Amino acid sequence: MKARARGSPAVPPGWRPATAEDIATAAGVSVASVSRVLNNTGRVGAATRERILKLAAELHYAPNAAARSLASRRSRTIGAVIPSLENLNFAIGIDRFRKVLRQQGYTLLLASSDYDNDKEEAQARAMAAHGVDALMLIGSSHNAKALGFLAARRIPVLLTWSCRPAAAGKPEPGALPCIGFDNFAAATHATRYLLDLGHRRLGVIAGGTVDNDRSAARVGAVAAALAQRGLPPPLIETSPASYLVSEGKAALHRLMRGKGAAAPTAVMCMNDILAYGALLAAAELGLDVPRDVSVTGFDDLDFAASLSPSLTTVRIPAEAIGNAAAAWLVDSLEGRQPALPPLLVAELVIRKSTGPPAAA
Amino acid sequence: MKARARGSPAVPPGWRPATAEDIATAAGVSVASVSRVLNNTGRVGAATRERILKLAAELHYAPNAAARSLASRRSRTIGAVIPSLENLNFAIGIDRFRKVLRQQGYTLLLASSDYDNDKEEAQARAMAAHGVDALMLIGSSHNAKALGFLAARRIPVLLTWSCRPAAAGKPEPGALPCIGFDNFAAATHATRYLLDLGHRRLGVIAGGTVDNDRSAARVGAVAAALAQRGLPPPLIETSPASYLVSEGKAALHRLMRGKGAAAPTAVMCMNDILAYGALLAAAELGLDVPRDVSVTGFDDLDFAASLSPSLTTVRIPAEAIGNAAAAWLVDSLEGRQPALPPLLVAELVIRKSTGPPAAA
DNA sequence: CTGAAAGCGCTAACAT
DNA sequence: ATGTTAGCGCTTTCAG
Repeated sequence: MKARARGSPAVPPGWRPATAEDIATAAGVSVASVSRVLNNTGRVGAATRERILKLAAELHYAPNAAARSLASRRSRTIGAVIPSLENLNFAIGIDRFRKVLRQQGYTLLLASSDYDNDKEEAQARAMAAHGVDALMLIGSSHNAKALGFLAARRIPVLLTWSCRPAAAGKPEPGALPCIGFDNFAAATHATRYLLDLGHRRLGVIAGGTVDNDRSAARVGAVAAALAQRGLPPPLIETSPASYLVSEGKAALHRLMRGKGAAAPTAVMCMNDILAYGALLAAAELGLDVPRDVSVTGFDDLDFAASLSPSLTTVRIPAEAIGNAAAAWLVDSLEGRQPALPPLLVAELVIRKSTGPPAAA
Repeated sequence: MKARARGSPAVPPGWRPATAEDIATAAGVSVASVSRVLNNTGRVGAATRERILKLAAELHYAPNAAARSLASRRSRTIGAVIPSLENLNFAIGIDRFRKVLRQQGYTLLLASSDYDNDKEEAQARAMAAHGVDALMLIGSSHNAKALGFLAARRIPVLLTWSCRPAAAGKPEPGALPCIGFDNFAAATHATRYLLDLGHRRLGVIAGGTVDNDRSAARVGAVAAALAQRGLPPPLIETSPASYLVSEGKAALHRLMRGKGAAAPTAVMCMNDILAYGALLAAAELGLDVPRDVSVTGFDDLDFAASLSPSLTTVRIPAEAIGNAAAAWLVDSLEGRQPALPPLLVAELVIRKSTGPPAAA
């Protein structure tokens, strides 16, 4: 069916969208009744209800969102500002978020911050001006000004993705609600797995950690796990551009270059893209994975299982987060006072890119 | 800086966003003047203008979007419905689109259709109800009902991504404006390149082509180019789930299995993810790329250059499309009657995954 | 150049 | 159970 600008016979030329008043007039009732029926609020006789519903359908009635917002002081619109759409994991989570929202009659306003808290604040203000009923933010590190502003405007905020254990389930008073998983715990788990395999010298490849508490928590967890066992701190390579395989590649080269026996026997990458780059670099260096060096990722993107060797990585519950966040926010806005779900789990998926160090 | 729900001293507890009337009162003028100043419409004395602007800043005034829309019958909101956010190329294009829009004071309403024109129609209607001033759609194949509806509601529609040559630059009367590139031409170019290398038996791995004119055009172009030189038609493998490397992998296996000397010497994949899968499958089959089989992709995603062998692919101007589409739409809504840019170019990027067939 | 006034289409008391 | 009546905050004639 080809595109065409005109020609549908369904609608006369000088057409104006039907209003609630049109329906009221046609049905011989008041706009109040129309509003009641269409919003399922207040009692209305079964007969008139039928009539109104029928007319609404016939006239292709769709409520004017602006008028509705203005009168009700609710926009049925929810904002989300995420670091970047180019991170597939966020894209997947947001897609679920939007779908659940729409099923409940809400619309998503989306913005991205490029991993910059100041931009995030600007976006949050723009969303406030657009009258969002609530806002979803990624992570737990945000500008105090932004949060203060949102609180003052009484705009509910839900943090997602990364939670400290205490913030999920039942947040301590004064803290913002959060739905997500514990990045620190997940990275700790992965680190211990490597340590239990016999590794002693670990390398870390991370994206920026500045306005990124997820990444910061993960890197911190590795260091902490190592320290706890009295091992030397990890060799850390960070690069601001976190989602380029070329960055992962370059970082592994830096990590191994001229280190000789001091080179790490395992390298933990803070996302799968970087891990992929690392795998590529290992091949270039003639290093066998996992014999010469083990590599882990984070995210479990589609391709992780297909790499060779297949990638050991931490699976992030992006869809679950999107679903739960949308559901909770809507329930919350509708006054149902939903309980915050417990911390979600990020599961370590063990595949072929990790093994005991050759020397062990 | 840690999250906290309260505590910013900047805003008193029982605070209500400032309205135009607040400013008017404070400045000792009427709301009409305030509106005029804030919208740069109608003449206002320099002195009062100053005063109003100053007050607006002090009171952190932000116009109420709903009221503005209701009164002006323009929402300064633009909708976009794309097939899927999980396609990185769309994510990149949309991100640019949104950024340009925001710079111009417009807000993006985003939805996805899962490559299903009926869902697209539903989303378009939802956007209409939300009062979008214009709508951006991907590709040139859409439900007539949806298009008719949009035309009846006088909602300007801009097609993007894929254009037939005639639709860009200056569309023929009655056709919708389009900003994008010519998929048919791009695929034709890639096919001829392979043919010139000496290939005679081509394979094609494509995602779904049902509500996807981009994919359909590409596949059609391959067949046409082959026919034009009197060669046998391509072996085509399509799979509905187009963005999984596992699909690409399976498809290449099907393409080569038991074909012997009749197996294609070159396989064209309609996106880089599928191409990546194909490369993986080739390795599994012990096939050398490009000696035993050449592989091409489409998109030129970040990783394409890093694969081994690096991938020959068609670079899609996603960012340029996003930029141009937003700019044109805004100019158009503001009555500036912008000219439609000429067809954009999708460039063939030749790398190492293609070469002459072994037999040649 | 500026103010007054009339809505935009809908919701939400308050009546009946 | 249904109608009446006010606005929501802003833009926009139309006067002055």
